Amino acid sequence: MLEKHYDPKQVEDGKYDKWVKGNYFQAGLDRSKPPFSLVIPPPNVTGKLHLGHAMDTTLEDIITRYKRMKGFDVLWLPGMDHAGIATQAKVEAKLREEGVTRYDLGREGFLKKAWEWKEEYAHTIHEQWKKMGLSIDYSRERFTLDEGLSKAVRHVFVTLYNEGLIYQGERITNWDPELKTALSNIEIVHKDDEGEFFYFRYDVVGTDRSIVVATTRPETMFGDTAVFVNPKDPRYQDLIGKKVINPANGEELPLMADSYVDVSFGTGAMKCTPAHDPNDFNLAKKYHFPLIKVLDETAHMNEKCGIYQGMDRYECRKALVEKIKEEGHLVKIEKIVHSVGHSERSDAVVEPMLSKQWFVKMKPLADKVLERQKTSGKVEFVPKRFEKVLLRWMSNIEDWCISRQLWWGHRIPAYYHKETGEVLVSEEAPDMNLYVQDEDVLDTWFSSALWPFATMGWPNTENPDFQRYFPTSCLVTGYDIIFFWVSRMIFQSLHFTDEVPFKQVVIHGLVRDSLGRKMSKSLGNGIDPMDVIDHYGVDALRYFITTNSTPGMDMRYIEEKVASSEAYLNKIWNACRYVEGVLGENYTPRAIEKKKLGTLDADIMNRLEKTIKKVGSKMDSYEFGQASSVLYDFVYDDFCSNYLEFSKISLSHGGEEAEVTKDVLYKVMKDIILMIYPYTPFVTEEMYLSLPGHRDSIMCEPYPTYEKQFLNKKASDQVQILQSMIRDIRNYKSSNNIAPNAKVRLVVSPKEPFPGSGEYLSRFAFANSYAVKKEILGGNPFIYPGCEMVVEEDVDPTVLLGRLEKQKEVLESEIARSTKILSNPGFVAKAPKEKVELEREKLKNNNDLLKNLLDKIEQIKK
RNA sequence: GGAUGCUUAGCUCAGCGGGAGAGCAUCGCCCUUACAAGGCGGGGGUCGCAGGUUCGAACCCUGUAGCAUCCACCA
Repeated sequence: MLEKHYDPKQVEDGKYDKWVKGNYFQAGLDRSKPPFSLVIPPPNVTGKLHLGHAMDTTLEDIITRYKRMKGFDVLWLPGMDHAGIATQAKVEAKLREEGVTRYDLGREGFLKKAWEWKEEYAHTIHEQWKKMGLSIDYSRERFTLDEGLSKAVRHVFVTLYNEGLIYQGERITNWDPELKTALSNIEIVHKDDEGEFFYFRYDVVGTDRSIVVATTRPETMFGDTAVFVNPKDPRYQDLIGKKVINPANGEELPLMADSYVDVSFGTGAMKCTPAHDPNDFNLAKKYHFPLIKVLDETAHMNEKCGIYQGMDRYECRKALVEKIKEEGHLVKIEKIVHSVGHSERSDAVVEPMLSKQWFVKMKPLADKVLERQKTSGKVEFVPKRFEKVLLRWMSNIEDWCISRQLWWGHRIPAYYHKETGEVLVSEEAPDMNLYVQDEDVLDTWFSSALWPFATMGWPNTENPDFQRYFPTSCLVTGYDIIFFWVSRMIFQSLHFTDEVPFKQVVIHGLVRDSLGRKMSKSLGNGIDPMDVIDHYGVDALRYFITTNSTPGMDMRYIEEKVASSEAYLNKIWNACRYVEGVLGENYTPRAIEKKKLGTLDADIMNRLEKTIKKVGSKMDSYEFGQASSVLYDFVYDDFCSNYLEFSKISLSHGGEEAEVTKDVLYKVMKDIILMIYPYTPFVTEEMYLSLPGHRDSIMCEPYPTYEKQFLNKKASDQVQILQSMIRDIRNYKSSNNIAPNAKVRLVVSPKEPFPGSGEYLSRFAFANSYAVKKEILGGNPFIYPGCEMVVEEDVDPTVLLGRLEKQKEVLESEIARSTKILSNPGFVAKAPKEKVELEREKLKNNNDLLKNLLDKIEQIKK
């Protein structure tokens, strides 16, 4: 027997272990079923899971559990990501607290620490997955650094290299001076920072003239190789070709002309620093300038900078500007707000800097994606609009810098001959007496990009999982990693398997705090899902987080809504408790027989079928908010507020009528539980097990099916009249200061909505006597389609007339509306027939109602 | 500079071509034997603004304002 109150803790206890032990999460046990597959977006082993993970994985779990019920053999493959930079930064930070650097430990020693870290956080993540109730297949769990994935990574690298799609080159890359590694373009976060725009006067050699050049990064002036103006700029025509003096170090620089320079920006004169600016780098290539690096890997000034050597870049900037000012070459300093690149991980200001890195040539790979998206074999985005995000990015893509100067990650399978320096790229290591391996590791996304197929045994295409479950059916992820992950999986998958990695990608938004701000450590506004679970239970959290937003839209974490989710579950819990009590221990479920149903039974069955159909279609299109809201209305209004209450009467009659009611209560209750189960597996399992005739687990049950035979509009129309009567009386009492449970006498004429409805009226409207008469006089009349009801209370005729007049006004305005629409020739001619018919019917009914009402008013006036 | 999204009840949000909805908050009445973490009944919105399409627009189109996010540029 269920407890009086739903207690999440008691309900959740032990269930997950039971499911795991029962192999309910394992794929491939019944291969006669059609396959359905998805992979988890592998969480980083950097820390605890947050609400975003909770939402993402719950959505996947809902899909997984739903598809299982629908008869699919579902594989939901779990795993974690080594998260190169992020994890290494965390491990280094921890070491720093212990007073150790990674260099103290050496590569081997450091990696040992990193693996220890990984084990610790993998354990935490496992605990959290368990708490969340994720129905993942543990027998297939993977890690991006495990042997299988590492092999796939090497294979991909070597293949792309041999195809000329991976190359090594000296380029300007984004350098994170804190983490001391190169970054890819999308790992840079641009922020509008306040900065200074320094205007310096450069003397022109051999003249008494000078030219003013503006810069935001004076410290890079030691690496300048020229000053450029636009060839059409009238201000500088006579100076082009002359030399100017670099005020930083007194060296002579050529003053040159190139159309790249924007005449209207700054002073129209620009310094060229090839080793520290991508545009200057391009200019330098054109004019064969030397590339002079002036910063080291920690953004300190190097030997090219004279007395400034060893200074931090900002220290140097300050000192240098001071010096130039003293020498009279500073014209002005302008405060500006400009966009500055920061490292996504360390937040350090990124230094564009020349370095030798490995790149993926993106154009050919991106083109394949663009081509595929024009065909029916494309990746379908849900919601559709996110496809544009991908396409635009793919159309303007730049080469991907994949090497990172880190230790934690897949080491690049490139080897250099110790003597000749010749490069060897190979999946297997060569004789290490002759070769040394490249020190760098790959961008963490390089391996994540292979996740959907490398986890299934690829490059061994004979692997049974790969054959059965790839391409995967869908992927669920946030819009914030479309570039990082989704796009890269697509192009790698297309290139290597000629298949899309997933047929559909379901994009969700971010979880924000209650004020709409992004949750972040610095704001301290993060919510730990585990705390929420402690307070409200995991089912309430899951329900809230997957039903309170629209696909692709951000949502706010509102604690009251979690509470109200729990209250809803408590509502269902208690309904189930009631049903359980009614059925008793000896009840044996029977199939519903249509011909045995009373009007109220037929009505709830009608509504149930409509609900099953609607909910199913919303589930299929991943509109979980809408699915849950359809179900909510059914549960609250149709079932709990009406049928469940009404059932008390038929049950009291006993006999076959009561037995049929039990059958219907059982059927509806069970279907409700099954429909909400994918959202809230724990509480529904508990309720399911409390019902008679249950199997070992709710996970053995198929999804409710829509049965047309139970559609019955007539029954629902009749019950609706009954509901109106009850509501009218309740409302009547409320507005006349009559206690809700005060008894009133009722007369219905000329016939009741359906046989036996009087008993319901008596009980739910608290009538102490009830009669059906051909004709009635006096009292408080209420008019319905096909019948009239009178509350036989003594009443002030003026008050009564007022009420009836009000009713009349409502009816008249309804009639006016219908008449207006129907007298519009366009409507009658062009609107769908059903609409027109419906409107005509309404008009007729309302006219009848009005006629009766007017008669009533006349009678009373007499 | 380009793109996308949002603007609906006091708050948070659904709905996205045929009569304005939910949760919370609010007001009134009820400890009625599933549920007081409840029940019943109510109040509250010219759906940002302006045009247009349509028989019909919160919903489609155009423009416009505000907010948010993403991309690009910034010597």
